[in-house]
Amino acid sequence: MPPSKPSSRPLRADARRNQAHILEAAEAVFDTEGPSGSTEAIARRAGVAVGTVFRHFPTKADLIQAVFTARLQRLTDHAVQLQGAEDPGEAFLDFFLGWAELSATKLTFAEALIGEGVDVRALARQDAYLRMRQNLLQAVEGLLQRAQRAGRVRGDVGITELNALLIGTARALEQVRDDPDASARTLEVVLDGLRLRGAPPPDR
Amino acid sequence: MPPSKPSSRPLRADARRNQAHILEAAEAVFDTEGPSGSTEAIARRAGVAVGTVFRHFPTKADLIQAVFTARLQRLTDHAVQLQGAEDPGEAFLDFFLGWAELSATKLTFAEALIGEGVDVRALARQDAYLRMRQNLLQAVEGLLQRAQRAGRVRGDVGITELNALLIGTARALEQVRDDPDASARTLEVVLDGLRLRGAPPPDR
Amino acid sequence: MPPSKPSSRPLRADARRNQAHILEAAEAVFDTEGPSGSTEAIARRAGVAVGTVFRHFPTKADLIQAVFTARLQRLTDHAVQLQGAEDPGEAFLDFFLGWAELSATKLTFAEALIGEGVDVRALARQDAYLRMRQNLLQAVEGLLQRAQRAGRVRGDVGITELNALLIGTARALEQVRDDPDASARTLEVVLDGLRLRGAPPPDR
Amino acid sequence: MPPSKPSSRPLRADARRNQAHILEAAEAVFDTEGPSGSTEAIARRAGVAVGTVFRHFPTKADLIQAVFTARLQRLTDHAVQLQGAEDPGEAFLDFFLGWAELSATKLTFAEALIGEGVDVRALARQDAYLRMRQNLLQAVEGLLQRAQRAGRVRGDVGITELNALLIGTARALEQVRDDPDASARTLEVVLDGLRLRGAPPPDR
DNA sequence: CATGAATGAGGCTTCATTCAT
DNA sequence: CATGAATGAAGCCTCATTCAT
Repeated sequence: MPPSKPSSRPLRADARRNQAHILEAAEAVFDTEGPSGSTEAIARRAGVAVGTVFRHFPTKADLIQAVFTARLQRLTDHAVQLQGAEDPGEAFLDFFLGWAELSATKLTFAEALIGEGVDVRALARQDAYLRMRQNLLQAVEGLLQRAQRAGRVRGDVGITELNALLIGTARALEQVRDDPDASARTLEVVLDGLRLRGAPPPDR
Repeated sequence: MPPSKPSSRPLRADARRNQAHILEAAEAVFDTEGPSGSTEAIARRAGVAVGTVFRHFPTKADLIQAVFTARLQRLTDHAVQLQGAEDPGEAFLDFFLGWAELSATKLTFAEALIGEGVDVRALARQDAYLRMRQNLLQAVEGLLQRAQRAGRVRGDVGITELNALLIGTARALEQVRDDPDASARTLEVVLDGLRLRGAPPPDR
Repeated sequence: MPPSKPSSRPLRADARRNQAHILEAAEAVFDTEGPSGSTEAIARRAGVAVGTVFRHFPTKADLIQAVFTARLQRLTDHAVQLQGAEDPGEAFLDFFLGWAELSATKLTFAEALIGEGVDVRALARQDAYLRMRQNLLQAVEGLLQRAQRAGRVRGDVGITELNALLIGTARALEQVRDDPDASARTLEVVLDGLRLRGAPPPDR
Repeated sequence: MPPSKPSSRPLRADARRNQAHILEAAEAVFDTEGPSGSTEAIARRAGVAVGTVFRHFPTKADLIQAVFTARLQRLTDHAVQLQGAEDPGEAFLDFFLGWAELSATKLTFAEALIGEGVDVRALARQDAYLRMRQNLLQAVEGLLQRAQRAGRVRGDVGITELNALLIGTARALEQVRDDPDASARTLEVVLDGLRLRGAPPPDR
């Protein structure tokens, strides 16, 4: 996901490999230390020099954005893939759990950027992010509406509320990370509020 | 709340005033800029010199802790004061909303510390925090159990789950901060899951 | 010459001493290595830590500006002090030589800033510089006009041309720095062009 | 003009073309941004990759040197071509103006090197430059002596002083770049000092 | 030969913390 | 006790130079 020059020739094999390593390293470091994790640490973890990190992501904000964009992409893929599932309620539940699982321990894009003192440059580059977010929301909305039509989810929640609830639930589950029973009960409350009773405890 | 010298002589009047100013300033700055707000900024806002900040809070972690301890204290006070309310369901709801309101936009203790790279020293000093947290949990548990006995809250959630839900809800409400309707609907889902139906939208 | 807070309380004794050291060190380093001389080198030479340099001059551009402002101040002082001299021609010559001597090897303000990639902030702070420059020009104009009225300097050069000539001469003398005779002859040409014959060779 | 491999096989056509492009690009970039203009920028402007720049000029200092050598060569050519002019005074004046014009806005070799932190290696490689400089000086000396014999230039300036004056004049004219009248008057003073009265203002 | 990715030293700047005044 | 100057590690970023492709 190189931020600039969107349509230059494809990266050399090694460059692509490095880019992936950097992204993984950044994800790991940001998850551990928050967005204040240092570029140096990321480079070290990715097995490259700092300069390489900056060649791929000219700014720390770019790197943060890339990490979150990648995460959004994964969620979008999941949503799309569940699009054709048989049981709409099951599909919706599945996605809800997946998001909660994924987001646990992780930070939100906005939060990360706030922590970085976003500047104009960063904002200018964000339409990639906005588009991605749009994609995700559309895919999720599909799942939501099918589940609502099937009577499995209450009708008065829209994509906005769902989004908020997903993020909040992820945060709630963080708090009980090492108590699977509490985790299940906590999740149960939310699902119940959505009329999605009988959720199985997340298996981990 | 300087962690060292647990029972030194009481502070001089001006010193006590300074300490209060610093705490307020720190709360304001951390809320605005996150835990990476600079000590200098806090000192400036408190109308003192950096040295003074460090005399009262030997470490930035100490200051962060003090801010959160103060916040916990306020919550505890609220819980205790609701202890004797007539309607247990109402009391519980009241507290729930108060917490959500308070936490919105604010950062969690853990989060703040993570952002600061907590070290062992910091952890060792946290028993003041742990004690306070204990107090809060007890007070809240009181509210919860009364509400449960009154049949207003489902019986399978304990203080652990409640804590998680409160934090998560605060985070969820952050996401819809400027849409009062969505905010109400989001809150409704959670309260509904807790069997606390019919909550009025938070008035702001 | 602290750039910000123009009228705060006077600096502590040690701070003032350090500021002077830093300024001297900066002057020396910039003279040797041009404006790309590193802050670290300046700090080392001044016997302080980098942080101290930045406390006094928040930006490298500020430091460069301070160095040049100090230089302009010295020139202005010289011009003012020659204001009351008996022989206007002698006074003018004296000043001319002083400037040439001083400027030799040195860089111009503009040049230095160009080399630094001046930004808006820097420009905003430059009125101090502009005022100083104005002072200098006025003082020099006084010297020039007296010398012209005394018939010692040709009438068709104004302050603008003089300024250009002074800077150019300084640069010319740089080229023959280690050949006093050539230096004298070079200077002679310019003075002669100004009708200021018979200049003694600069004594160094 | 790569300093190493003095007599290697002649360059391939494309290589020679690249070399020329790089040289032009370097000249343009250095003129715009000073010697701190980046190699990358030069490569971009030349339409090649950085690697190519370094193949032709193993060091940035080499590139700077090449740029200035090229400039000297042009001056030398000019001097040689004026060698046979009818009016020695006119020829000399012509050359003087040409140099001043050329040098205006541009940086001197020494200056550029200073800005780069020249090291011993660089100095060791400079004989190409020294030879060229020698050529130029000889050509100019020819012009000078003819003009002196024709009584158009004072006899006590030699090539050394002339060199200094030329550089200084270029610098002086820079200061009045956008005021043609002041420019003419400034130049007049110098030419007058050389006994080269009545010079026409440079036509630009 | 050209390309452009990788390297890593070095530059500027911030900021928690210490300590002389 | 308060002040605010000094310290210096650490962060982000640039760029000359090297080297695999």
